[in-house]
Amino acid sequence: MPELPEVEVTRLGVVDHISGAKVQSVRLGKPLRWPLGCDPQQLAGQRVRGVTRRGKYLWFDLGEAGGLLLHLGMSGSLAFLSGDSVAGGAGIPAPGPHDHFDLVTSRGSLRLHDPRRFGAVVWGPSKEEGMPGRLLQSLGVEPLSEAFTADRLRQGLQGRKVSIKQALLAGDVVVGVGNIYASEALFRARVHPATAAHRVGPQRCERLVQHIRAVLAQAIEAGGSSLKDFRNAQGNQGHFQLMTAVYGREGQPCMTCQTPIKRVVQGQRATYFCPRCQR
DNA sequence: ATGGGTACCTGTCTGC
DNA sequence: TGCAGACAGGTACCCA
Repeated sequence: MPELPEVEVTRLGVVDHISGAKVQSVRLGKPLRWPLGCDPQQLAGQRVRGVTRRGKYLWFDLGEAGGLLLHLGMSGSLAFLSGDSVAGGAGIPAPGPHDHFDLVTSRGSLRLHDPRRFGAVVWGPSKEEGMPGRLLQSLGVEPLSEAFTADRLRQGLQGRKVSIKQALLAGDVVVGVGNIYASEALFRARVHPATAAHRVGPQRCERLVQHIRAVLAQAIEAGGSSLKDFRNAQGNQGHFQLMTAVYGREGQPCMTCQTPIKRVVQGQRATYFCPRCQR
């Protein structure tokens, strides 16, 4: 489900609620992608210091007690449930069949809902060590940071024979660009998705940087987007649905030139593009 | 090092 | 209506 914008919207939705809250207990549902990696008891009594994002991961800082690295996978969403967020102040609702993790705190419960269970919550002594360290170490540059430049992108694409679409998705050059925004950014930058990554030159790198930034920032500003059922941390649907130019629009006329949008499969993932605008 | 394929799991939609 | 099959926003890992 979530690409960088949805993860950032999720972070923004929970950070003020959870920061400073004291952990009371941890509830685990069905197994997620990896085990928690610590005794849940050891987290009790710790205070959440803050929540930061790296790519599509969220790091919940527990100070001396390390922290929790969370990934939403394909179908995950987070909610912060306080007693009075429920009608009548009746308390926190019982977890449903797809609620697989609760961080119960003094202020309410941080709950992960994840039907497909590709998501994960893993503990580490810091985000540089243990399992979190392993997961974060090979990530590429943050697309919304100053460090994401055309030169940097070009350098990352050097020697890569895979398609530019697959290289963007791989996450070791630039993070956070998922299947939808990859198609959208390539369309906006007028780059054909099957172009070999190493053949994308300086000008197209420049346009890609600009449009990857723009499409991600726009989606965050809009409160996240979703094609299906993305919920932010308040349980609201993103008030804005991303108006995709190409994603999911096979056969529909390109908004620029009216040519029918094509769908192809690259690395087992669907890619949508305009065969005329993107070369 | 790179790249291709597989695996994880469940819900929803499509076509017969 | 029922059912099989395809497909879905992600990414680690195995093997060539």
